Amino acid sequence: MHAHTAIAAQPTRVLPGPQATAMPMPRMTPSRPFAANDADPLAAIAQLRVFDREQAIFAEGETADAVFRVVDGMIRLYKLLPDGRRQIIGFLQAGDMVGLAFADRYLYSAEAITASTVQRVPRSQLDALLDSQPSLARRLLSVTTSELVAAQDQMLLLGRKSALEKLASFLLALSRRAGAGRAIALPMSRCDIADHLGLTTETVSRGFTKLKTSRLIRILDGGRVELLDAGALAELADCT
Amino acid sequence: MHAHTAIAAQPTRVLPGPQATAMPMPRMTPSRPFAANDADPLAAIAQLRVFDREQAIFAEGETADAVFRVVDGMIRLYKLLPDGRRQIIGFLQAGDMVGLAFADRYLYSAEAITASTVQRVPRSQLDALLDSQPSLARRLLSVTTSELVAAQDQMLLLGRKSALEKLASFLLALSRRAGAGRAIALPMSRCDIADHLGLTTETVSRGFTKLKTSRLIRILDGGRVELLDAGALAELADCT
DNA sequence: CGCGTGATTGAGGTCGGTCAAACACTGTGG
DNA sequence: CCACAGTGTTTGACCGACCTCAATCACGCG
Repeated sequence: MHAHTAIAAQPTRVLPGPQATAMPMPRMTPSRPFAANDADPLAAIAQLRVFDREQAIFAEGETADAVFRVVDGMIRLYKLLPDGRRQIIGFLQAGDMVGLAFADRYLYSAEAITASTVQRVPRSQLDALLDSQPSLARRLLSVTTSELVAAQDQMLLLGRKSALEKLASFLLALSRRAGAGRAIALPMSRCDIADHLGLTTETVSRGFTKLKTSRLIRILDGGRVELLDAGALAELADCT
Repeated sequence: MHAHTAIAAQPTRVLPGPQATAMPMPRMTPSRPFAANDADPLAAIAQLRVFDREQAIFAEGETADAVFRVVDGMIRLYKLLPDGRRQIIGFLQAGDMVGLAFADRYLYSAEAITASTVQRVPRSQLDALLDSQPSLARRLLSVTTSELVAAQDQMLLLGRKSALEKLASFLLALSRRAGAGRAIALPMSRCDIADHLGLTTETVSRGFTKLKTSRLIRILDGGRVELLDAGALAELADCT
């Protein structure tokens, strides 16, 4: 079935932090509330780390000694059942945070899909920062809350949508995150998409060809997809 | 298919708040961090409201002008697709919070399953409280984070588990919340359970009879269920 | 008692999974 | 430049878990 193998957990190289001015700021959306002209206390204490394609960042069950924020690239978060079935909890892009579960162990695994740069903030330093800067907690609350909203949408998708509806919803969600432009990057494999939508690789592939022959999407080079009729896709996705 | 009808949105009666000493305190778990001997700033400004069985508390799309905390009873949160398909996001019990999505509109509906008592905290007052009492944000962050953890478990369930595995996981999760004692209350209907697990009423019913004939559970009076072999259920649930 | 609602059971259909083969792409070595 | 292997995607044929439709059952209530 799935292999789900990833290479060693050590980052390719660790850049010395802090380097507050060098790193790109997350976009200004409700879910990523650190605006460019806003002080970013996390950046000051974060280490920058670079991970290769398919490299593990942390694994479910490991001691959760740090939180991460994605600067560049794409990360998958997933949970496994003992027999190997995998559910991808989410795909993270620039600005997203990982590991904000205040448990002593990570409750899911994280792997880089593309070569990725992340900020790493040790848990102890985050706690200290939360003490010295109370407004940070409200920001993190806001971030976590919008993650929760996304999770609830995903529950509706997983529990109640058909294969084609799931695929349309997925493409639209990616498109909304990417912002303007009808072409979106799909660096993840069909298997990743399947494990995110509760389907199989084959069903995802059939869905893509159906959307292609219906002239709703077009496959571009480099694994990019152009949404030819976002309205029809939204109709298919049954709103959301 | 489903009816999903609920009666008027007005609470049966509104009790004058605050009445800090009269209301039961949530239990001491990581997800409900307001311990009994701990100051509870929310209780001080909350209005107590009582809702009848099957009564709506708020609906998806309404202006989100308040957050709620359940004092007693059971609440269902759900999202609907335009054609009426329903996904129950969660069942809330004493101590759980609702409406903590910092959007201007509720993103799901809430209805009382049993007669329920909830604390109602207007959004504006909550904001003020967050300003005057920064530690509250960290508590809410902790609450929201554990809701997110539960949501991720539910994604794994919805995306990757079989009908029987879903049912076993559901019963175990309820049992863990209820704490000691192998009997758990199931005030919600088979249809509610189905809409929570991404199944149909019939499949849930068949699952219950299969668990009964396998001597893993026993149905007691009053819609209560006794877990006869939690170990075997956990095995079935494929961990989690 | 008769009715209404929800739960259970049964029979049959279907969407998506499983298994398998063909295809496409990429890099590697001759 | 091609041959080839290796990996991931697509397509096909078949199957089964779950859904659909429908009848029966159980329980509470006027």
